[in-house]
Amino acid sequence: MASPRRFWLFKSEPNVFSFEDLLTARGKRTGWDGVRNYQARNFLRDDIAVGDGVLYYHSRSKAPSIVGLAKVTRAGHPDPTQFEEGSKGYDAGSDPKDPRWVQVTIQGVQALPKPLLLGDLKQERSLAGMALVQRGQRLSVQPVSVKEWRRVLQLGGVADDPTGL
DNA sequence: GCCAACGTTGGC
DNA sequence: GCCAACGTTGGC
Repeated sequence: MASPRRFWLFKSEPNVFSFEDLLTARGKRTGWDGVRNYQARNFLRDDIAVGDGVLYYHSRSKAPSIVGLAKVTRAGHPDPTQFEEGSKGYDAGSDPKDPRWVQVTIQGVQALPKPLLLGDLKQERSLAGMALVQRGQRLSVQPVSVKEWRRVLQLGGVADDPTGL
């Protein structure tokens, strides 16, 4: 029996890689590279599985918001940018035989009919426990509970979970 | 652009 | 192992 699906929130700066960029990428897929935080790395390496659902969040924008849905199509594997000298993600201390940084592959599914602004999410009593709305949190890969996932889809105008199979 | 919050680094 | 200094995140 397969393990139950899990749910996540991934942050991206839209001027770097937006949800629109994901939907127009080849196969609507991308390697989620560049994560250089150990806690986030551990989620990518140990917990995120094929089929998991992803809330796509735009950070550092004029309108910080959850804008779309994606799903995981490949589990954790080495982030190639850690070995690319001159790239922003280059890490001279990472051993190719035992890579320090991990990425997953995600595929865009659909934009939210009603994007959810951070400010509005903070007003939602039902989402008060969500990591995203906690003060001072800055983790770029966050776990999302099934209740939070369902509520976000409901608020975002998504009738049926299109990432489910 | 400011700055609070947080993670990492490195001297001791 | 402590903790000050520094770098980064990300809302505002």
